[in-house]
Amino acid sequence: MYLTNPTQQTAVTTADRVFEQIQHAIVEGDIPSGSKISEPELAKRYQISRSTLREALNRLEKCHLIERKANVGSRVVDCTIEGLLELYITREALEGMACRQAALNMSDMEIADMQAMLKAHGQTQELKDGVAYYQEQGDLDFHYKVILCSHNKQLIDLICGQLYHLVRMYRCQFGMNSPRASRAFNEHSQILQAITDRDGELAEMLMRRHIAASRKNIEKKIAEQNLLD
Amino acid sequence: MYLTNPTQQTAVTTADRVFEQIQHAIVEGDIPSGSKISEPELAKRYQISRSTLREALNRLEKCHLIERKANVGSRVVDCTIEGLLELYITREALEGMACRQAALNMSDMEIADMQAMLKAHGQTQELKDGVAYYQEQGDLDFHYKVILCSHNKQLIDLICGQLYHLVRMYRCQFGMNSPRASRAFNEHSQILQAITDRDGELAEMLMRRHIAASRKNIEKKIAEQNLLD
DNA sequence: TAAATGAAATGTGTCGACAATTTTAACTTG
DNA sequence: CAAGTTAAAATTGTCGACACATTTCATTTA
Repeated sequence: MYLTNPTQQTAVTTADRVFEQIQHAIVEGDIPSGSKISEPELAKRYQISRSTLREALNRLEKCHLIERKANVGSRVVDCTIEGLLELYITREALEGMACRQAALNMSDMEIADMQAMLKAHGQTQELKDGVAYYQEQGDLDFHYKVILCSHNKQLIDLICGQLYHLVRMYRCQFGMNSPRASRAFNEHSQILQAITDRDGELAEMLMRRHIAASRKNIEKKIAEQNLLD
Repeated sequence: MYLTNPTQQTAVTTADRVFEQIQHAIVEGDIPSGSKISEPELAKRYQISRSTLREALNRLEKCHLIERKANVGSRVVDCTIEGLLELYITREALEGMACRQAALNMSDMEIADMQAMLKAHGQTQELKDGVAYYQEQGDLDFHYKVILCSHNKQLIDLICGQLYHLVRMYRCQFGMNSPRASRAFNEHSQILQAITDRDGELAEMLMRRHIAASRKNIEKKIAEQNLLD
């Protein structure tokens, strides 16, 4: 599988296709963070005209993967510590609210689906001690589902359509394999319980804590690493 | 003055200029909400080529003023009640967090500036009973300033660069002239006090209440209007 | 040698034309 | 007359070329 974002619609035009390819290359770091983008070069590499490439670049800019300056050109965004922390702050606000809305708006069937998913994740974790799996795909699956279940188009677009591209980029480039997997699973369970109880306030609070915990974990690692320098 | 968004950078290219013109036309309703956009027609009206127009359309899509479907075309976004409420929910989350960050990150000078601005607003209000002014420009000024003072690029871009175009559009098209002006001023004062005290938690809570109050005010009006039908 | 100037080279912005798709309209058929 | 089919018109997507701005680099000058 190539894409994990559930809001990503299937590519119909060539600009769509190239957008996905470049997006993947940026997220994975094949096109390095902070590097300048040469339109003629990329157009040649992907065998398309510059117009089509520029269409793709516009979409990359929309999900904050590149930045453009008039008459100067495009750069892949820098992956900085500050940027990462700002991203987590923003996620805390948006996903917290999405979680509250999910608690208020989810259908009973959607809740049942989610419980099933979490149960499956739990078994996977027990059986294979699937730490690596859970923190990658499982965590994303859970968060995506909560956001979609907020049934708020504005929130869904902002988070899934924009923020999460950056989230995945940072995960790849900073190689985040923290040992928070089992704790994250427990936190997910708590959140789902609050949603099941239709307790929007608690659901938001738990989701915010969940994300804040990740952020603090990162901050701690940074601090430790700074001691070694 | 034409533009109020402080993050909007001066137009250097023709696409920039046309973007601003169309943006203005959409926000003001000169190009009606929900209407289809004809590329050839608009290109002719603004005396530019379709490529340049499409560049402008891409930016309009970035701030959620139009929606595009592949091989079909662009439409101006619909102004619906649901959309408006979703927008306020999102604002509550984002601006609440921005306000918390502002309380934590603002410099003392920025706080002094803000106090001066609010004091000026208060006098204007007293002197001219400037209800109309305050709810339009003054309210926007205050919110913009808080957001910018969060010093969080992610938040600033999401709110000022995207959400607030929609906010202004809804304000224009739904003709929001609610009698919340003096209450809003008081709420702003409370928020600034919390910021001055560096109380991030309270600042966020007050900002969320402030925005939620606007939302509930709208919901009430809708309900009243529905009784007349 | 370092700073300033100017020209060449590279890169971005804009244009008009063609290709591919969708929409419209006319026409056939039941 | 309604529904389905087909052809024409209109619209969007893509392309290559040119105009303009920026960057690079060689040359001049203090």
